[in-house]
Amino acid sequence: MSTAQRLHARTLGWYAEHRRDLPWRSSEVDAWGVLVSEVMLQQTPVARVEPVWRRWLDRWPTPADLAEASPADVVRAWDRLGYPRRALRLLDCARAVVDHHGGQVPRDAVDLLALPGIGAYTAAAVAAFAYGDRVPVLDTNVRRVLGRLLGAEALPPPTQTRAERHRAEAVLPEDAATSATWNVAVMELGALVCTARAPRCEACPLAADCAWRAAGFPADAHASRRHTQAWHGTDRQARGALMAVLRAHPDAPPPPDLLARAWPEGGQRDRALASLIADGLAEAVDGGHRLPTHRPPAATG
DNA sequence: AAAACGGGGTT
DNA sequence: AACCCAGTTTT
Repeated sequence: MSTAQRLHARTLGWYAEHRRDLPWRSSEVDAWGVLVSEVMLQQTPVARVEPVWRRWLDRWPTPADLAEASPADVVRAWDRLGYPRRALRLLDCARAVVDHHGGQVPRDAVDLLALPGIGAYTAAAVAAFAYGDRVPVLDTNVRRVLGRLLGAEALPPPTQTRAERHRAEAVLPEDAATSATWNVAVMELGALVCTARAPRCEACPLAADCAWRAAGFPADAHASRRHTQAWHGTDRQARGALMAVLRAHPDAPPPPDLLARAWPEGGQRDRALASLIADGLAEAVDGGHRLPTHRPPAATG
């Protein structure tokens, strides 16, 4: 048995025993359900996505259903998942699937990448998880696992490299069905065992093969180039505070003082509201601001 | 290549 | 108080 085959067997065996029963992994879930889950999971942890995903698909089971929704309803249903522009991109995505693909989520990589809010990761995830295609899926978990296992690195570099993509392709099982399970298994291993902070190597099926472990767990070589984003007092915090007020008043504008109470500094509040309007997340009306009741068609480019 | 973009649980 | 999370888009 080759090294690659041993890695595959051990990882798939571990996954069969330890995998979480996440709702979007059910065979009942179609490609649209998978796509919605992947967009929600962009930078948002599984635990917070799960209840929102269930409500979302219960309300809008198909792209055609979502395509008819108002942006105010969509942003409100997005709740506090964060990065609410994703909610509007998902609405645009539903419209594009209806308008350009007959209401069916496309399978081709070029078509998927052309959809709003779908980048390299999500396109690969939909192709692999929804359609069972043989494509490398390179999310933050997989990058970390492969970086440790094959590159002896504590953490992957800040931006994805060609070497990482080559490495992911090199270890991908030949068989399509096996490759699809491999992708989700490595991702799950990164989420549950090979974690960023405190990896549980004693529980890892690949510990004996791990280059990082063999090298004595060298420190993160890219630490100096990682900068933690400030949060308190930023425009992002201001936008979030204002959006929370707008979500609580989906139809009518909130009483004027509520926005001021949510973000007292007037200059920054005005700038934040202007940026929300520019993003299509808010609209100015007679009595102040509210969630947008209408969204213009996205530019198709 | 770097910055902008939320929010909350965990350490 | 940092760190981290199934990233994408814009500059």
